[in-house]
Amino acid sequence: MRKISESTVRRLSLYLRFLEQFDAQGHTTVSSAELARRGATTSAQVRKDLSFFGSFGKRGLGYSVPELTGRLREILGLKRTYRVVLVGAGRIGGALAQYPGFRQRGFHVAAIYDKDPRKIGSRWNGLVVRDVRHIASDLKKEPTDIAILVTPAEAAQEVADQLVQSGVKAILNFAPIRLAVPADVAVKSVNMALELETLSFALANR
Amino acid sequence: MRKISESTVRRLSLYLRFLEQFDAQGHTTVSSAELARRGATTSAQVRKDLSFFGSFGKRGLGYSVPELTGRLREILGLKRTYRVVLVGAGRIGGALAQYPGFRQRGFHVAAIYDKDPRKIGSRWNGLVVRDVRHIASDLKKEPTDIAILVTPAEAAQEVADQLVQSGVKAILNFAPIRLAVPADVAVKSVNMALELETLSFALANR
DNA sequence: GGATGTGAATGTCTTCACAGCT
DNA sequence: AGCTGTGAAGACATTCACATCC
Repeated sequence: MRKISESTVRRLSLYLRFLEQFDAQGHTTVSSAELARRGATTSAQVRKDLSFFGSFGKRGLGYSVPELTGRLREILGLKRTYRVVLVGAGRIGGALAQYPGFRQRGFHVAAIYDKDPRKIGSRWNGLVVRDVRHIASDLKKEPTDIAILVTPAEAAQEVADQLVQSGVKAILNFAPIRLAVPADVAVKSVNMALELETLSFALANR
Repeated sequence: MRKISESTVRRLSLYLRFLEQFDAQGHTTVSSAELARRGATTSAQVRKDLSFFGSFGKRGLGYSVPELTGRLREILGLKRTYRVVLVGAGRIGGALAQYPGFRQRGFHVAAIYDKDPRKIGSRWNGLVVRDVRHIASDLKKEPTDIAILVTPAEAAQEVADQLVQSGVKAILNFAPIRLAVPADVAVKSVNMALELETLSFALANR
């Protein structure tokens, strides 16, 4: 498949959300212009984004809401659910473990791990925090594609190595460090402080 | 000033982190190639990013670590501290309020607000959650540039309007909705579920 | 000699504009 | 007539490559 840009993928996710909203409002059909308005982009951008994957619309009419919804879920790999493990039972980790937005979209946080004996055994929303040493053996029994990494920077690479070793193919990384992983493992890093810095840049440069 | 791209700003933030690490290791000078290696980019990219703001290096030598650190902090608007208010005392809001990474970089979460009477009055790390109705009068007394918005989608726009009304010039938005704000207000949206979807896309398209 | 700073070249993404289908 | 799908054009970002200076 042609290389699809990160920005296109992000927009596709947005379109999917908008389609669900249009569906809830009873629309059965939607035009690229309507999706564009909703997503602060242009109708040409919407059509181009979709065109990488096929032609899903009808000229003169627009797109069928249910059909395009299905296509996008397929493209984005959302026709299945994902077992997700989370490593790092700190405040952010705990909050993410219970974040309803994940489950709604088919991402099931099935286990939480930590290294700290004081946290091991505690409960987060029904999930017992397990010792990080059990990751490898647990994942052998329960293969898992996605991990969320919320450890301190120092521990992150070591944990990532174990996850990769255990067959994890995608990591959402909140540790402020660039992870080294094999080419077939997808990593997406999120850094909250950095997001705030883009704002302070905007404030300082006006 | 020339228009600076989002990606350039993000890389500048990264360079600043790397510089702090180089400094901690006792390096007094650093080359674009070293910064590039650390940030998985190219030396030309580093030089280009910096060149938008001036020439800070010495040919044949590289950049002075303390000088470039200072310049970047200036460019990114980090020579001052920021008073930050947070709206939404849920699990994510509470975790963010205590996130040490913010304060380390000069972002002081000075107040938390919520609408829910059960949360108002509770404490998060020493901060008492206040009624969201007090935002306008509080911010009149204590002008604040940055807000972090962690409310449900339904409440986000209304709160954003109040924040803007009260003089807030930058919003870090975790609500899954596109905020409408005046052109002089900077908004940066973070959507965790969307980040996971870029990973499921990667898994599905291999 | 060694590394910066920067025009020029290349590559990527977005927008235009219109032929073609419903 | 209306809206899609898509080559072509344009805008933007990255990389190259080299003159310039320490």
